[in-house]
Amino acid sequence: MPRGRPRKMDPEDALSKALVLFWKQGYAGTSMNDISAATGMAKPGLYANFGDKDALFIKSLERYVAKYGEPVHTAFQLGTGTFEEDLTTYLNTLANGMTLNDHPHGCMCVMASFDFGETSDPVGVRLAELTAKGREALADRLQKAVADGELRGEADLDRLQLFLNGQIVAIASLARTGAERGQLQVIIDMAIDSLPWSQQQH
Amino acid sequence: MPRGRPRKMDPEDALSKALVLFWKQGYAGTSMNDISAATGMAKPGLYANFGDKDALFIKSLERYVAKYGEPVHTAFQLGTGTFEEDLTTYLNTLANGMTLNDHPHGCMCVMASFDFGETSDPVGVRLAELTAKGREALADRLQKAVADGELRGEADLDRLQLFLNGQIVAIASLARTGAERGQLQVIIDMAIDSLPWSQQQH
DNA sequence: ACTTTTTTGTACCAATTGGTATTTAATCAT
DNA sequence: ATGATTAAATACCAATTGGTACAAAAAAGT
Repeated sequence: MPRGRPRKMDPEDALSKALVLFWKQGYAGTSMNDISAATGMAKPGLYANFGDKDALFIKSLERYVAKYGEPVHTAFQLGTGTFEEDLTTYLNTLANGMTLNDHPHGCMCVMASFDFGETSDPVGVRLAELTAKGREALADRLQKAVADGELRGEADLDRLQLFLNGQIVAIASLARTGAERGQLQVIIDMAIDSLPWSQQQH
Repeated sequence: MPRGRPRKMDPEDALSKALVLFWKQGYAGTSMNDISAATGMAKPGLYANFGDKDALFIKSLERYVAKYGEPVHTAFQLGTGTFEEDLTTYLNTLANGMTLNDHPHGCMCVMASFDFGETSDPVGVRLAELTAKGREALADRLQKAVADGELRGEADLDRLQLFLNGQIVAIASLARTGAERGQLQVIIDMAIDSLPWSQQQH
């Protein structure tokens, strides 16, 4: 249908492959030549479709979040069962995704935050926006749990959010460095056990 | 005393500065030119004193562990007080060191494990050796705590070790990405609270 | 058949990468 | 003073970095 020479490489497919490379090797460890070789798209094509390396990295992050983060976060945020069920599903789903063998282990956002966490350049800013949504989902679901009487009334939600966010970061980091799925399960189980459940619930 | 031209730059000082650069920017993000500029030691001097980039990175890791890790780990491993006291001191000392403002935040080993965790090249091998000691210290102190009756007898030490190691990784990762000291304290307090203390101890 | 339009592919750019050969400078021993 | 010895400094190397100009190719419209 379009007018000119047909594209042999779907930019969406190329972005998926670029994403995986960045995920595996990090920003500094991945060159545009690497990406060109992995995607089969020559460098001028990469720059025409995605912009410079920073823009491509940001697009990769956005795609990563949309594909691997957003669905899990929003499912948890909405909440279909008890808080204990939802949280268990949430953490297990995250841990599963981070140890799957058909893509790199760990979380690309956690990795990227190591490189761009405290910087104020466009990548760091966008990354902060993208990761904020996950914490919002956690905060919302926690609030609902207290409203539903599943957590003890005196529970400090800010503290619980920080703690659980820490567990997720731990899971991501350990998965990245080769931890077995079973080791992540220990953290999940102990973290859930340690929450201030109301008496009748747990 | 030595025979030839006096060195203007103490290699130990240069290594300290290289360490900080690697700590701040990571392996791939730090060039030998960066290090040369930061240390004031020209590149031939760096290569003569430390070998190639990998060797310099390994020496930086070793120095990092010797300076910031080993003392804290062994103090904890030996244990001077109750397990709760020692663990509290241990985690607080780690969190303090990782949020100090006179050097980069977070743990250089955790960062390096992101880059070399699953690789089998010399850097990855050495890193695995260096980080193993910290886990050993934790395992030893946990074992002593059970022997002393401070943790409930049915406690699964392997699980506790994995969990606490996860908390340390979380603290390191969050510190790296700019978390405040107080946010780390929440994780420390909740983690300690969640341990299976024997009744009379806690 | 011949433009137009769009995308490819090759070749290239200046700058930087990890790493080194070589010269020069500064000390000690004689 | 003169070598010997050690380190510093400059300059350089091939390879790779992020990024681009430009020509060839492949389709649609006329």
